[in-house]
Amino acid sequence: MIILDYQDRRPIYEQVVEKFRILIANGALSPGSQMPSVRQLAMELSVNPNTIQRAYMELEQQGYIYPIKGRGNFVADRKDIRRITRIAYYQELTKLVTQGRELGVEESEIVNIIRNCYREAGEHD
Amino acid sequence: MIILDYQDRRPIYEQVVEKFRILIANGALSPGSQMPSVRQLAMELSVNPNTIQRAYMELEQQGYIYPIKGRGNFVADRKDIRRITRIAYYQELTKLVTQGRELGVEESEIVNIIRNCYREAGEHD
Amino acid sequence: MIILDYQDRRPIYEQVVEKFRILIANGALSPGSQMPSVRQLAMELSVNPNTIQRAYMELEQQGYIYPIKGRGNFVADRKDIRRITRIAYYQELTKLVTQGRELGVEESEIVNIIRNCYREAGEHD
Amino acid sequence: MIILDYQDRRPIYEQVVEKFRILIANGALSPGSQMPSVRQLAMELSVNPNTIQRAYMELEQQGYIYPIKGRGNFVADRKDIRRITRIAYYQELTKLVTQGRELGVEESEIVNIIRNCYREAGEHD
DNA sequence: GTGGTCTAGACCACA
DNA sequence: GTGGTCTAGACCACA
Repeated sequence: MIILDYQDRRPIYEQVVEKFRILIANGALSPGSQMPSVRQLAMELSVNPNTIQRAYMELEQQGYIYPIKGRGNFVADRKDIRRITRIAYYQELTKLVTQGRELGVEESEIVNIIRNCYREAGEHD
Repeated sequence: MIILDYQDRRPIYEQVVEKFRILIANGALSPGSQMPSVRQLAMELSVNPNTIQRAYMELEQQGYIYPIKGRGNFVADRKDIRRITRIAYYQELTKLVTQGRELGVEESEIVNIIRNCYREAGEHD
Repeated sequence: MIILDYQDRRPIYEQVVEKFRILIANGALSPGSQMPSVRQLAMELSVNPNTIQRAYMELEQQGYIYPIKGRGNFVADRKDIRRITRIAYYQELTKLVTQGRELGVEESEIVNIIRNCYREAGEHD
Repeated sequence: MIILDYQDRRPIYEQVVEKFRILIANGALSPGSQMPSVRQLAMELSVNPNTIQRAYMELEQQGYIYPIKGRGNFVADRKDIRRITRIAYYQELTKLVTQGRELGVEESEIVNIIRNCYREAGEHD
């Protein structure tokens, strides 16, 4: 379900968070469905259960999942997911674009980069 | 000249690097001019000289400054700065846009965000 | 595993880097295997952990090792190692040969020196 | 006569030594001729006289120049120059080639690199 | 004066 | 357990 990249310099729990954010945001994990249990996922990834615990905590705080006592963790509702995803993404992008302005990068250059990303990705599909 | 944000969870040296990257990239520190000395800046920021040393090491590796033995550190040439700044920015933006795609954000939405950033900033000018 | 030469005028961390570059490049440390921990190596060499930390930072930047947060440092992949080793060696050699030209050393002399090195080494094997 | 490269990370005195080694070794400064005075050269290069003093000390130790009390420094005899140049160069090259062997670089590869250096340089002449 | 290296030792994040 | 950051302060090379 998830593959870790040990060359990645980020902490493992952060990678786990990011992978699930994507799986949840693009619908690969449907709203309301159950998340893999902490122990099971830890075993699959050969990782310390604390690490998965930490990742789930983060996902819960960000609103992607919610726990039910004694039953496990579940994917949040579609609307909530969409909302938080957009807000978080909007903030990050705004920050980076503002930074670009400070560095003297022109609007047209940035737009070009984006169009390229989408065009290239489209070709792979 | 520089203000540290102690709320910021990033290490101090990284904050210093980022501040100087902006000051250098947008021309506030002109090419060829001398950087504040390690010791002096350390005192101004009430920080250990080693921490500034580390920041300068990073800036040197990234190509923003170069040291002259026994004299101090100096801001790199205009062309070099422009080149490395663009490359770094391009990479960061590409990464974020790719992430956006994975999260299901549409191209047009992203372009809109950018246009907004520039429009708002333009109004402040 | 590693012996420091205190007569050597180079800084300790640089010696450590060089020793490991050789151990890694010639396969004495196999790709993917774990590096000695910072603290342990520091103790073995009777050196401050910061010094080893610095050496590992350098090795990481050069691509010989990569860190996994909370686990330790690991030797890079075989292909990466081969690539960076060749590039670094090529650059050093080119510099020295160019210097030889400037000093008036003839091409044939240099080639002779090399053949000698390999012949002598071959006899030892 | 000499141009310093402030981007060069080596200390200035070392650059001065290297430049003169080349000028002397390839005959641009003829044996027995007088070296520029410490003060004059320091002024020309906008450099501290101590720095030039240090460079001349080094050149003297290596045998490229010799001082005459009250008159200045002079370029050594042709034979001496040739001898010391070859010995020093031979040692450096041998070390690097040996290192190459340790890293698994083949004899033919090294010879190729050398031939390339000379061919390219020949084209510039 | 300048930066570069190093020690001794603390404290934090991550697994 | 692992590495990463930081302080306080010494000592060295270079200009």
